[in-house]
This record gives sequence, structure tokens and C-alpha cells, in this order.
Amino acid sequence: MEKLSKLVEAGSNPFFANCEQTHTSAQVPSLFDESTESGPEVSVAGRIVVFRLMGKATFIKLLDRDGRIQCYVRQDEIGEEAYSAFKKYDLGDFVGVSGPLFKTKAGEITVRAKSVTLVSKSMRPLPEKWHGLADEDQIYRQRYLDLIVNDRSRSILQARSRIVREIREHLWSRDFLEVETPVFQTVAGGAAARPFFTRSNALNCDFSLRIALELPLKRLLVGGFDRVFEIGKVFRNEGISRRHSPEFTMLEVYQAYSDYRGMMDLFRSMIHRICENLLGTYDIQRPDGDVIHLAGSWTEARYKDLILNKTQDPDWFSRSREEKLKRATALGIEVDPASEDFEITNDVFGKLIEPTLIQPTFVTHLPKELVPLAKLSPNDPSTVEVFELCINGQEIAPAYSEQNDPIAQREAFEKQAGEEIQKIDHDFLTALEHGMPPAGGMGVGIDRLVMMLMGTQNLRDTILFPTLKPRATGES
RNA sequence: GCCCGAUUAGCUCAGCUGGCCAGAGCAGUUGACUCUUAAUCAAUUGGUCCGGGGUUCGAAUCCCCGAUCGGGUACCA
Repeated sequence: MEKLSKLVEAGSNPFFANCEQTHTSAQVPSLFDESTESGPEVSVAGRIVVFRLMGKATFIKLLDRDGRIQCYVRQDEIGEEAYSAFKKYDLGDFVGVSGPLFKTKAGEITVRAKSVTLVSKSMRPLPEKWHGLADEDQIYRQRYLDLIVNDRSRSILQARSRIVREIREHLWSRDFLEVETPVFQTVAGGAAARPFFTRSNALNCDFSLRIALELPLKRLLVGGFDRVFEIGKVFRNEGISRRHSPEFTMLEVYQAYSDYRGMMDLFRSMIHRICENLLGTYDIQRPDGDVIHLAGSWTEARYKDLILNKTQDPDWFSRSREEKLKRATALGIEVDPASEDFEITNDVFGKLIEPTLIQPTFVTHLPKELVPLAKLSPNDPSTVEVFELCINGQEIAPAYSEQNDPIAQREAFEKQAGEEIQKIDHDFLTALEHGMPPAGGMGVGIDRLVMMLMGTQNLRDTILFPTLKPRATGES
């Protein structure tokens, strides 16, 4: 603060200044010619994150969008007056540095400053340079500080953006149309979750925020857009945890004249593309040391077989509700005693099987009660034509052969609405009655996908600004 | 929602069997230093020990209430 007013008194307000950036920290090393031990003149710019002053010469490091670049500033090269002004710069200030390249004794390619310009002053100190910022609350509340000092956070969040870009390019290249559908919905459908509500003054009515993208996208199938996808935020007013965020990003894809098996190929090829173009590996290291192998064609397993295998009970599915309840409890899981038959079985799946599916596994033939929007399996009408892809012990992507029979769809909705207090989207049913082509559809939780690919343990590490409780008072 | 844990300088943390002034490193400030890599060396500033109440001659430390955060758990096809 005092420094700033001194600067202004001295007639140089840094906030009026700007500078050139011809290259980034990542581009500079490739410009250096090892044979001549020299490089061209460059202009780099960034925030000072290292400041090592040694009398009449100083090393600084600038942080730009690609990382860090070292600069060497000498009094005899920028002049006495400029150097004494430079010495007053602080960690955290933004500067531009221009000059040729050289290699230090330690072998680091460095910009030898011919000029240094202060372009923005930092009036608050940076977090500790060695330990970085560790306070989790502050990491999320002041993400900008986290990004400055914690390289891991930077790379995860940059990777997220690049992953989404690969997904888009993959789908574009297969002639999918990217669309945007409404966040405000009169009936929040396509999933079962408590919605958030908001109000329109102009229309004098209440809206839910969407909990899924599904129903509007299927209307587009009816309308003849037979390959569509959307990447967007959905909102669920439920608990927050390491794996749950109230707003999160979904990809939903619908492809007519395909089915859930087509979605398998689509998703696998998408992940393989990311491995190849971005990660440079098909093996993902988990924090616990396990490795997820994404190469190849991935395992398939029937829901029923997984259950029978886990319960070690060949008669599981013919047992009574009470008997299942007893046995599930004996396996060491908590089950709501009021649960329906299929819910008990699904608790066994969710609590005992899913967490163990670290390697990619397509779980197929789910019981129809769990999935009201999918087609029944022709061979076994108690199951549906779907897969639930589990990787990293989490459900990453469910996909269906989408239900396009309006009568069957209405029945499934009514059954669901009877159990839970849920409204039926009648307009969607009307749309189905106009005819929807057979289609495969898939939903992908982008945040969880990034979590898996980046090997992080907390969903919030993949979200730039996670939802937090507002600060009670004042500012720091 | 419930159960555990945490909260001390701008940041990272120590101190917690109740007892001389609440400490260190980094950052800041002042000085020395023309190849540093957590630069080094010397000096120095900085505290509502999360808030409130209680026990006690005495509380950062023990007890109660509250706030915030984290972990687990529940809800979430």
C-alpha cells in the first residue's frame, strides 16, 4: 500500500502500464540453440514468484499460463536507475521482461533482461513459497492463490479444460450436433433427485433447475436431430461430499439408430482418444498406488452375476424381501428396513460391489425397476438394455437403449411417480407419441471422469470454484 | 441430519501433563552480496491463540455453548 503510493508519487503508476508477451515459459526452451549457446530476444510476462537478489544482479522467476521462466537482471545491463527501481519490486508483482536467452551454470535456460517493466502491483503477500497453500477452505475460496502456488491444482484444472475439449472434438468428428437446452424447467425430470427452485417475475411462475439433460435432448431426437449432445451444468439439491457437488457438469449424448452397445464403443473410443492425445498413457495412477488400465476393450459383467458372486447365494433373487434384508445386513451393510426388494439388492451393489470396481467394467442387465427410461431386454424382460460403467470404484457413465415406446414409458413414469412424489413430464410423453427413433443414450459425469483421469480423491479438486457456504462477515 | 477431528502471525506449523514475555521457518522491513535454485549472512516488525461463557490465584492449554472447515456416514435410480 505505502509502496504503491510511493510509486505513484514517483510518477509511475504501474496500473497504467502494459508490456509485450511474445513467448510463454513453455515455448522459450525450444528457442535456445545448444550449438551456439544462444537464443533470440524474447519478451516474457508474468507474476514474480521467485525473487533472489544478490547485490547488483538478481534472478527472478515469472509464472505465466504455461509455468515458470527464469530471468536474470543485472544492474550493468538495465542501468543503475532502472535497477534501483527494480529492486523494490515484490513477490506477486506482474512484470514484463525482454532480452536474449542464455544458459546458467546450473543449466537453466534464462532470459537475460535488457528491460524490465512493472505492469501491475500486488498489494498482498503470496502464501508460503515452500509449503504452498494448504488450508483447504482457502484453496477453494481463494482459488486464484491456489493456482499461483500449487502446481498440482493448476495442472488438474487445466487438464479438465483439455479433456472437455477432446470430448467435444471426438463428438464433432462423428457428426454430433452440440446443443444447449434450458436450465429452467417446469418439471425437473430425467433423474431422481431433489431440485433447486427459482422464480421468474416476468412469467409469474416457479421453475426447477434441471437435474439432468435427458428429456429435452430426447425431444430433439423426436425433432429429427438424430445425433446430439450437450455439456452443461445440472443441479441437485442433495448432500455434498467428496464425490458429490450440488452443481456439476454432465455430458449427455444421444445417437439414433444405435443402442447401449453403440454407446460402449463411443465412450471407450472417447477415453482412448484422451489417453492418446492428452495423457500419453493408458494407465492411471491412483493415490493409493493402484493403477487403472484403460487400454483394450474393458470387462463386461451382468448385474445379477455380480450380486450372486458377492452374496455367495445362488438363490438370492428368489428369496423374500425379509430374507434379503437379513442377509444384506449380515454382509455388513446398513439397509433401510423399509427398502423395497430391488433396493436391498441395489444396496449390495452400491456398497459392496461398486467400490471394488477399480478397473473399467460395464455392468449390464440391470433390473428394470432401477431404470425407467430404458428399453426392456428382449431376452430377459426383468432387466433393461443398459450399462453402467464403473471405473475407480465409481459410476462414471450410465448408458441405455432408450425407451421409445410411449405407452411403456408412461407406465414406468406412473409407477415411479407413485413411489416417490414426482411430477410427470406430460409434454415429453406427448413428444414420444409423435415417435422417437431407436437410440442409444449416455450420460457422463465430467467432474468424476476428470477425477478418475487425474487421480484425485476429491471432486472439488476438479472444480474451479466449488460450492461453499458463504462467509459470515466482512473481509480479511 | 448424525458421529469424530481441526481452528495459534499474511502463509506453513510447534506449544496443549494449566504457571516468567506465545515460538520457529517463509513472507514483510533494514543492511551485505554480479550465476541463484527452498540462495546465503546480519538485524528487525508482526498475535482478539476462531467467538462467547465457565472452572481456577492463574487458561492457547480444562469444561460448556456457538461459528467455520475437514473426514466419515445418511440422502442422492
